[in-house]
Amino acid sequence: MAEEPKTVWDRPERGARGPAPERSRRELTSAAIRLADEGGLPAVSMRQVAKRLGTGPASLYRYISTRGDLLDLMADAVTSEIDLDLPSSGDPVEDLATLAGRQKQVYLRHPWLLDLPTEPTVGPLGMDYLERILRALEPTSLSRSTRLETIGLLNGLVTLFARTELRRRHSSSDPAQATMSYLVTAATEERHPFLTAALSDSPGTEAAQDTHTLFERMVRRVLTGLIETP
Amino acid sequence: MAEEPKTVWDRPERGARGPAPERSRRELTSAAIRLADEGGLPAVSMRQVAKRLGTGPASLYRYISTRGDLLDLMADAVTSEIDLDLPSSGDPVEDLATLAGRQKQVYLRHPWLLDLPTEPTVGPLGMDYLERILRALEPTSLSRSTRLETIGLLNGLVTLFARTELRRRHSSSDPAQATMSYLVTAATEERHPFLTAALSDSPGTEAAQDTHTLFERMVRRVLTGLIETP
DNA sequence: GTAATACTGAGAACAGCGATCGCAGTATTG
DNA sequence: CAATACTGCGATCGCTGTTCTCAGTATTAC
Repeated sequence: MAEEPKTVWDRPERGARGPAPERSRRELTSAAIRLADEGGLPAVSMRQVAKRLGTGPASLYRYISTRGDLLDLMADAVTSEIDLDLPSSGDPVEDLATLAGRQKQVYLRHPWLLDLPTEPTVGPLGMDYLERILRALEPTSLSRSTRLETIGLLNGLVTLFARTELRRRHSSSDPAQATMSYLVTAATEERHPFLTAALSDSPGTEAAQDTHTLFERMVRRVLTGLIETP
Repeated sequence: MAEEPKTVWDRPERGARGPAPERSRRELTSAAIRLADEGGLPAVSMRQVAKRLGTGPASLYRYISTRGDLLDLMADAVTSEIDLDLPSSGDPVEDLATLAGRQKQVYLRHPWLLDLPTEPTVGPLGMDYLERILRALEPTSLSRSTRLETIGLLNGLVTLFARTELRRRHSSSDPAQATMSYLVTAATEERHPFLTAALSDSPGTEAAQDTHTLFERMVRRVLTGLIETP
């Protein structure tokens, strides 16, 4: 009943018999990441990656068995950018908030992470990150399963705030801007009084809450809520 | 400097001159939704939709100008499934929690909503939903811009929990299952002690927190946190 | 030392995708 | 009744991920 391996990391990078491969998963991955940083996820096509490496699309399938594999590799690779060292404060909330903040920075640096089809498969480096978070959660009295769910929630908050932060960053070329202009014209005074009121304020005039501050506040609040109440 | 309209709803459904269209945006939309409910977002291709309607792919472009338009229409259409009537409790937190819960149900009924490329453009029905939430937020002292951000946060929480709820629902055919089995084999005792410990518990054995309860708790906590502190 | 084996690289090709063009047909306008 | 502005849609373009196939090469076994 042994099934074939499902993740990239279950499959060996290369066999032992034939000629040495001219490239490596690492090279594919970094080329793909560079492409994604420049042109977003759509730029990461087999042909584009192959061109970057000076080879043909078919050759890539010697290293990975599907495009999804490549995306998994990319997601795991950038996880290494998260610095896992932190002063052992002993306060889980503080530690987790710090780690989450660093993770958010990675998302800001690689916005395509937000466009990944599904939550990416956890790879070796993601495992180290997971491990670090679980260590930070150790002083708590949370059940093991709840800890995993807490991590999921934390992750979700990170992506959530990363998304709004990115949206605000270049709100000029934002596709949401189209929605906004549509809303302004389509919201009728009598049918949508509150909406028209909310839209009437020129955005940014009113001191908009600093997103990162809000993020830290939210993370701490959620975490303390989760940790202190059983 | 007037630019051409950006959203579907800015474009007229049909002109006044020629023969009456044999189909309507409504028909396209419901056909697409049915396809998505059955086979997920990938099943919603121009060709498939066209086949459903007994026509050719090219014909669809008489009603919409891009596939994205269709997705926008779909997202807006299912918004109508959210019941906006609720006993005017006057308590913003309670009202919002109820509305968010109903929105989550819609996500559970149409899982493809979670796979939509970007946050969908708000359409007419989405506007009604927005309006309703803003009305619920009226008693608060939040600034107008903060209200919009609160809605974004609330939306994010909904998608977050909908995602985990769906994941748990059919955890058998879950792609994350592959990750799990990989994690179990790859987590080494000395390098990932906490991870191996967390994974050693058979999932579900320990009374897993009811997700919906956790959702309601989280929503209330976040909302009170946002509303009570300026 | 040679034959068998197991691998690598890559050109060609396939099915499916979103989208466009151009043309025949039709209802409305002036 | 002609001019106009629309609709339906077959053909087609360029793109995508992926597979087939086969020549070439390094390793292993005898």
